[in-house]
Amino acid sequence: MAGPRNSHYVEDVYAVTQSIPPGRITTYGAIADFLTLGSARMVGWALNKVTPGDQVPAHRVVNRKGELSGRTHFKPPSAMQERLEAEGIVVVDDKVRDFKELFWSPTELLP
DNA sequence: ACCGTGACGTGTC
DNA sequence: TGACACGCCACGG
Repeated sequence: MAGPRNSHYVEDVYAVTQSIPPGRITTYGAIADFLTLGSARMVGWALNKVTPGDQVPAHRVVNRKGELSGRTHFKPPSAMQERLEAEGIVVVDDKVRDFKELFWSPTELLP
């Protein structure tokens, strides 16, 4: 089903990301599934365009293993880990500890 | 239009 | 586990 690709998917990715509670994290794939984008890469692509003024907590999005795969795109690169730690999340070797317990699913937005 | 490039993920070996 | 191939899809050259 599929419907044509939502032409506003970038805004949707921002909206979902802004819904992630502080101290929690989700994945590129979870957001892609929720928005039926068909490709998790599109989530990373969209988040790559985030600017500070957008107020989008992109640091709360990690890959399926809980790794900070997007860290190199922050300024400075250490900012992603620092922001997570500021929210109480422990990062070890570029990976979120207790990833499974801290995972937040966008489906929680549904009624 | 073709091709390479990714903040990705699943399946297989 | 871990490496790798492959599918995915928007974008730029």
